[in-house]
Amino acid sequence: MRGYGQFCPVAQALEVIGERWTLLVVRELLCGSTRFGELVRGVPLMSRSVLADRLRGLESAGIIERKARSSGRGQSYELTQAGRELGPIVEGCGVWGQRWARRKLSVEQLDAGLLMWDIRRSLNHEALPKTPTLIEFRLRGAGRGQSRYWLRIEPQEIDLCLTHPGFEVDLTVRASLRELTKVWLGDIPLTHTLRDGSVELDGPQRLRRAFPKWLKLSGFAKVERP
Amino acid sequence: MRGYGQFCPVAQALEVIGERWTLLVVRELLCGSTRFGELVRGVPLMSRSVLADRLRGLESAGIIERKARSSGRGQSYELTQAGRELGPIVEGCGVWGQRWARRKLSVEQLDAGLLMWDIRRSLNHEALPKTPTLIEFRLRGAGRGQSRYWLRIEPQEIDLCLTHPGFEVDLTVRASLRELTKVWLGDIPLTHTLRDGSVELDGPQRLRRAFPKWLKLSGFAKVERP
DNA sequence: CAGTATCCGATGCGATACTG
DNA sequence: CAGTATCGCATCGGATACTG
Repeated sequence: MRGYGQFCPVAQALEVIGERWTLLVVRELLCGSTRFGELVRGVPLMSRSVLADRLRGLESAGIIERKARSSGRGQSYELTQAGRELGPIVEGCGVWGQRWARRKLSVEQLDAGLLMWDIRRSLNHEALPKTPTLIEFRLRGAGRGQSRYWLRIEPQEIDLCLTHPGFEVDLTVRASLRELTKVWLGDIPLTHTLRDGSVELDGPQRLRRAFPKWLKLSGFAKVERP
Repeated sequence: MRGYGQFCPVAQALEVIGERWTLLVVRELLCGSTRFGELVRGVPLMSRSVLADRLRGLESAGIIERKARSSGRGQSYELTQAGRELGPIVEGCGVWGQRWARRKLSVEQLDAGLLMWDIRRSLNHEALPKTPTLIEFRLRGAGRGQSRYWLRIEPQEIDLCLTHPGFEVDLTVRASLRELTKVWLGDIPLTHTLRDGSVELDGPQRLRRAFPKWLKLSGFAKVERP
């Protein structure tokens, strides 16, 4: 039996959004992802077939619409009004999770690619350097092939690169993946890690000074802990 | 693989509360149920073994505490602070469900026992008669053995009876299960159904007049529809 | 790249029976 | 009443391969 067989609106909502993975897909869409590949990247452990299945479910529930993309192949997935109104629920889950579900940050939870993607997504554009700048991240304790990332900052574009783009690095950020994740989540203040050296910056003072300005943390970093 | 393997607080919350049935159990607890049997009644299609399993999960997640009950056997399940803070999420699901997930009210969703239990639970105590009163509900279209209920109203106690308590009925409420459910959910105004006769009251004018006062509807009945 | 189709193993969960 | 133990099937979902 699929559903809950209840007329209660809570049960009816959960029949639609309560399935495994579904709300994480919605979270990705709320964060701005629109393409299949972006969703795969944002929810790495979900298989593509399950993602396709969930997208069908979300569409038939009226939460997303597929639209043909003007450029390139494939579709664009966009939240409908019903989908956007799931925002407060996702937000509520995040706040609750930050307060009550963060007992341990296990090794399996750490994911350099995800962290860098989050960082890239939420950069404070106003504070970024106005001239082309290359920033390298070196992460200790990340899996093989996951320890180096480059943020290529151009006036109108920001790229996260997995291979060295070729030109000169202006600022290097060194940290353990675990520490940087904790900073991102608001568990440790960035200023603290800069002072004790667990996050090191290497480059001209101008960029070192600006770094804390353009690195925005997780939207839940400031949630008050119990 | 059990979890989502992500450090994102949303994912971490969903690892705990995202499992099938779990949030419905929390909803019941938020509504005031504390005993195993009450939970079984509130979530009828969930098997007892799964309920026991979910209760273990909720306990180890710090969302509920089991306490020995002073009177009688068995335990009492009570929400912790973490559990009570799930209120906004459950509420959010209900609101969203009321707005977007109520396409059809299928026959399987109708459940006279659940509806009567909800009605009993949310009666407006102030407006109830101060003298002992017996109210009979006769529901058309309910399954066998589900078509008659009695609310026994005493100054300090309200009982929902499945068999006639033996003494005289003061007010009879006749309606189809579907109509009464729609009224409960806010889909039709009660006044409307009283006027067109789809909900009939039989008894002294005093009680007929008071009926709409003490019948409180679902907490989501007044949610604005899109 | 953006998915779809198929397969098969794990497990979730409902049914039933049992206990104090 | 308040659960627990066991079993067996359905389905979920991950892996792999395939298509336009």
